[in-house]
Amino acid sequence: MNSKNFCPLDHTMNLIGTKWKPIVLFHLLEGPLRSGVLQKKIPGISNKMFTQTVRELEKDKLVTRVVFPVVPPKVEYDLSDRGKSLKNILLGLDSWGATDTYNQTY
Amino acid sequence: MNSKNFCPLDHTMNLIGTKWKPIVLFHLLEGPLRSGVLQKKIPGISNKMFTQTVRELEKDKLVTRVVFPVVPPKVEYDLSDRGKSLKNILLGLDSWGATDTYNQTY
DNA sequence: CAGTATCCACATTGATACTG
DNA sequence: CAGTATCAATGTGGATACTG
Repeated sequence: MNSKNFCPLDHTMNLIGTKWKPIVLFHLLEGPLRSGVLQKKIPGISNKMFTQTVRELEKDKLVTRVVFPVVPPKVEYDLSDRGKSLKNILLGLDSWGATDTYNQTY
Repeated sequence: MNSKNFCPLDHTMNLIGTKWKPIVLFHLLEGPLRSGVLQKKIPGISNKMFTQTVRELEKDKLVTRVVFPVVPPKVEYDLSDRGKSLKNILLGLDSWGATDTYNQTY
């Protein structure tokens, strides 16, 4: 939609600045997860949004998607090197949220 | 809209996870700015979105808003202590965007 | 199991015009 | 200068049903 990147921070936010992307990435920090397992770790996300989110992360080369040719289908998602380079940022966002004194469910 | 904070990271994103908020906060890292000056630092933002964004940041106690009783009107925005505590995160987002090898205007 | 396809309600945003 | 009001266009997201 918007294509003007007038500062580096904006570039970062265009990649991970949505409701679900950081959460998906965060859950992959520990290692690869099977599709259904990853989705179950994220309460509240709809099937549609989950697929859409991982698809965009894949397109942006932040996660990898591996399809195993078995029955029933098995798909694993993992962080790419580029995705792994976001680790400190994701941990920072998480720890800030954890220690923020105003933390409360609005 | 969504009120489920099932992880700290989500709490953080609910506060700054929009297109304009991080950019506004970032430009205030150097110190307080007059409304018009701040807005001019952000190409592409509409008048409406600017006002809406700073209003929400103010409501969430991330920025302060000071109205000077002069003519013509003068308003200054500044980071609150809570907002300042986001400094490392904002700098992290910015430097990641600056060094990301895939950095390119899509 | 993993994912796609629709439909549709609702939220977001930009443009324009206007106020104190 | 700083901000509000309004309208219309677009985007986003959820529910449901379906496929390989």
